[in-house]
Amino acid sequence: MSNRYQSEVANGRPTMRHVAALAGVGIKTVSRVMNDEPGVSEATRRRVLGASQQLNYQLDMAAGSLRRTGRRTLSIGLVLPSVSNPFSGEIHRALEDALAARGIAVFAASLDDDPQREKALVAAFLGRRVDGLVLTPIAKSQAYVIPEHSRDLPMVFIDREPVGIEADAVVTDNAVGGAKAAAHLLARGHRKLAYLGDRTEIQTARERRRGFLEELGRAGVATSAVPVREGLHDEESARLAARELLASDDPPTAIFSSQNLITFGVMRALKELGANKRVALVGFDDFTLADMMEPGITVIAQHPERIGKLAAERLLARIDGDRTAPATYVVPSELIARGSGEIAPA
Amino acid sequence: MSNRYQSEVANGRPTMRHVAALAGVGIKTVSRVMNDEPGVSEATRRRVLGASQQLNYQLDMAAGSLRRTGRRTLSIGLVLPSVSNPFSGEIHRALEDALAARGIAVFAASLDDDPQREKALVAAFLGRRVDGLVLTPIAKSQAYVIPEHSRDLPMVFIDREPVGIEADAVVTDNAVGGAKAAAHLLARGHRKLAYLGDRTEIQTARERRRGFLEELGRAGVATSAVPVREGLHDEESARLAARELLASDDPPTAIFSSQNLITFGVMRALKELGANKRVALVGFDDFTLADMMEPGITVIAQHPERIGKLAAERLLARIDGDRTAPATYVVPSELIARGSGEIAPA
DNA sequence: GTTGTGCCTGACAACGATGTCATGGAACAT
DNA sequence: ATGTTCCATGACATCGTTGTCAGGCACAAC
Repeated sequence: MSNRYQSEVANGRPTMRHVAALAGVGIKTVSRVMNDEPGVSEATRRRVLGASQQLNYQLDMAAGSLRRTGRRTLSIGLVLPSVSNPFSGEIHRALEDALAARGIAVFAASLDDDPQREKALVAAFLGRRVDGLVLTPIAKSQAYVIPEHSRDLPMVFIDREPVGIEADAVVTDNAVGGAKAAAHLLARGHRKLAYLGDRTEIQTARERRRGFLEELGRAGVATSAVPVREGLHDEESARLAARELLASDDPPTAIFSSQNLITFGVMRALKELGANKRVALVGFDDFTLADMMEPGITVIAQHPERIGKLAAERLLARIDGDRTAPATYVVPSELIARGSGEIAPA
Repeated sequence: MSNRYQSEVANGRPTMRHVAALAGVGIKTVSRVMNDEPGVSEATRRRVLGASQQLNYQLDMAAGSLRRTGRRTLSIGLVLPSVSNPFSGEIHRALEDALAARGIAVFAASLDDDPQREKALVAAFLGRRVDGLVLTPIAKSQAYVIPEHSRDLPMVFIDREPVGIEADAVVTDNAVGGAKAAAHLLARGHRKLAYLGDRTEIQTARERRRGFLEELGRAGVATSAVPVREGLHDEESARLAARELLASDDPPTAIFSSQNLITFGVMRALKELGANKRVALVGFDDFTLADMMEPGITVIAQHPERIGKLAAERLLARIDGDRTAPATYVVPSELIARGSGEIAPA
């Protein structure tokens, strides 16, 4: 054998040595060809390419990034409430599209409202040496990532702003959205409004409530008299809360629900009581078939695709060395009128 | 300095050498502690743990897997139609849950019906040396992964069976589901049924149509006279096809739609024509709020969470060395009656 | 006192690639 | 003919870790 290296590819994957042996060149030359580096004659390049195809060779990124300057792995970590949540799915998709253009792959994982999991997932991604992180924070504080962040690990928070650390964030204008809902209902003449919301630990829920109530206050509605039902975490609890509210002595003529599942619960309660065409409803978050309901459901829509895209842009900028001060980017919400929010009080 | 190694952690991440230096031990001992290997005294273990926490050290999985026997990276690749598609999201979530227990992270990516992208994504994952792949095939043939598969890379196909390669697959009983829809409508007395379906290149769409038509044939309905509208790829085209069908001389009294978006289009057409309580409808795929429609929509539901779970189990079994012959696993669909499918012919 | 048996421990090579640098030859100038 | 420059190329160290193996120490047995 004239080959400098063992040429058998026993069973495992071929390595650069195998390709080099077959092409009759040194491994560094193979490396040059595989990475499109200059300084290889056309004839050699072709021989190497031929050998690599014949062996079905594929570059090992992990091994490469070990030595490469900057140590890029071309992968990032994405921590979402749940990958099965449509809102998260849209964000994920937008991120993927923006990053795929740069050859960056995405590790995605679900939090499930568990602060412990947040830390575990971050650790798991750090151990895989991702080039950056996009996180939906849920833990009380994100101070635990300060060491990594100060080591220049790019990091962008989405949906909620982080606590205990200064970092980029991309969020919806939740308070403004809540205020829009209030203004919209007030404009139809409603004075007896109610708020149904998620658990108060959730920052976005608090913001939506604040915006809603402040707008009512500005309009001269006594906010202390506005029924506020919180701590609702699923459709069923929202349905029950709505039923109770509507059965009271002085029921509201309009309801603002702070989130998808809560909106569903309210819709169900209204339908059960035959009040769906009588009581106004504005829900935060858009959803499929909202226009097919009877009446169509008026919503404050978020723009997950814009959030994802913006988060990707910020992350890439940081990866590319942007050292400007961290900032929070706000994506405006949008009121979509479909009928339920345009019902006037009796 | 009494340290054997340089102890400064300049700017980058600390490595085992830094921890070893601080703890006053060899790097191999640090490795033992970090990997919970036996053969380290309690006192040493504590010293190492202390040093690693002080430096905020984290094991580099990529570097480790380079040398580790078996070369496990504890990550897998998941190729889906789109991460923003709720059906895919459910599968993703079920997979994640099953794999997280083993510390396996998931790279997820979207195909977007692009056969080229399928190959590119697989290549991208292979380059990252994933321990396995879960794929929704879209390309005409999956023969291109044969080299990897025969090198023992675990691989499970979901939703559709692969072509040109023998590998595990987890699919819904599409034909049976189509037949169930037909039987359900026939039992209500319908004889004039119509089929609205997706593009015929899609295997699952063909299966659903086949099951539907075969069942009609068994019941003595002249299948050649059954209107079949195919190649529908979105809500709008389905809506138009349904309108056209319903406006014909001899309109169907029942419709079977082969997929989510098509069902939405049909629902819209029926509502526009005021026929939603007169014409029966059974749709393939369940969806949120189906029970809130007027009438509720009867569907043949798939079980994405079971598909995901089963795919994860098969993948883990292969990763653990299962060498039995590849098989196709079928997850049964389920008819959920909600009203639209129980409408009798006029 | 010698030998054996464990248990801890660390030196060293190796994993598959890339960065650095030296080398050899062709092409060109003198 | 000699010196200079440039290009293509490969030897070698190295990235951060794990596998192998040998050494050292304590303790028990002879």
